[in-house]
Amino acid sequence: MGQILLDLAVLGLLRDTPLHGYELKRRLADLGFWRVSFGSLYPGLKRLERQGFIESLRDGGRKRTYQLVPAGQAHFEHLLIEETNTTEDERHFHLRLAFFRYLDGDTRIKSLDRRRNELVERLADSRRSMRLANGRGRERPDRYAKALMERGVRSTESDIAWLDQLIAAERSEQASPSSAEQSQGETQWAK
Amino acid sequence: MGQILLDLAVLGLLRDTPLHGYELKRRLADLGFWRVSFGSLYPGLKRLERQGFIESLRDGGRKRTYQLVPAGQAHFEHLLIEETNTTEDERHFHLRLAFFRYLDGDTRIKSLDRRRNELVERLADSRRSMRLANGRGRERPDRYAKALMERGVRSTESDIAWLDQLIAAERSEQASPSSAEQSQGETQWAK
DNA sequence: GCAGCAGTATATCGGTTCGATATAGTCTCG
DNA sequence: CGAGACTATATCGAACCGATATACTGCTGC
Repeated sequence: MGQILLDLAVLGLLRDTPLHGYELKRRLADLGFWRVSFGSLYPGLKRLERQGFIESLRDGGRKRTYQLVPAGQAHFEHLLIEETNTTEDERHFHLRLAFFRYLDGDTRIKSLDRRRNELVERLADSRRSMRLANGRGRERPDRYAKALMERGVRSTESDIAWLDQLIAAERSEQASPSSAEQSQGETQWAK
Repeated sequence: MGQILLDLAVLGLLRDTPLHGYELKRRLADLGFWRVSFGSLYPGLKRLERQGFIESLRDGGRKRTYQLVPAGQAHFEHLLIEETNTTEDERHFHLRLAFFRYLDGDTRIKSLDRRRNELVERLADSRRSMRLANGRGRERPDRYAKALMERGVRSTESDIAWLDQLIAAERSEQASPSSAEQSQGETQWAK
């Protein structure tokens, strides 16, 4: 699981502009999905350089600037559309969303659709195992176990509804590509 | 971060009954929060034994049965009520909930309250950084970045509301401890 | 002008985690 | 009885993480 997240995030951030490791860490934190430690970041950057996806160069002092090379951009795009199961780790999917601007509309919709299918399947699983747990006689789940299961179901339902909105918005923009990018979500589902 | 989750889950499961490693892995998976691999589980069990929290004994073949010892039970209870920040990793909090039956009402409410405060704080942070991102002129966030932020806010809000229900239910049971354990959540917020 | 402190920046270490894989015993059913 | 699925434990290499070491820069106040 691990390094896919790191690779995707680092390559995605470097796609726009070269950065120092330190600044990279700050922006990684700003993305908000997970907190990378230096113990992961610097070895990870070394690995990415070894793999030929990025280049680093010292500028004067001990600072190092990292920048994407073409092979890295290709790898980034691969990671962005790759068909891995993202149900297990929603951070993976959310990170993709954060870089969705680099994908065309069709690919976006395909990706959103696939995620939706995964969630629908998960929802069915959850409901099934809830019925099972409540059904069998001896030792039914306690109040908190039940609350936890119900929360899971509700949050999956709400994620599916969210995806439906994203898909609809994407479709409607594809139909009339003139309407502005930035005013899309504001009225549609403001608090 | 890491081994707290494993320790809490393993000790919690062993609290009820001794188990084999394999069965432990299955029940860990049933909890649904994360999937432990053998490469984590067996070394982890070794560590817990080294630390004096569990004991293992071979039964005939190559099977090993792991059981809790008193020091382990004490450690489990410590992990269950310890005041760590659970905002960063919600699996930690949910795992606690799964073992809430081992805590008394007051401790439960304290724990739920603390979690609620953390979420309220996070909510304020999210809203603040959203305003910031929308406010500053150059390069406003794209549609998906915005959707992501809004989803975060809504899901935190809904988690807070959920906690409010759990707290209310706990309080009402403390007031009238006669009413049954198992019929609590069913009518209150069934689909 | 320089002492002190906060922030920038890179690096490494030990312990831990994970996915893959090896190995072998058991159960089932045709 | 033998093939295939499942139970069960173990280990390897690569990666990850938290803590910590190191050192430079910039600024603030006296």
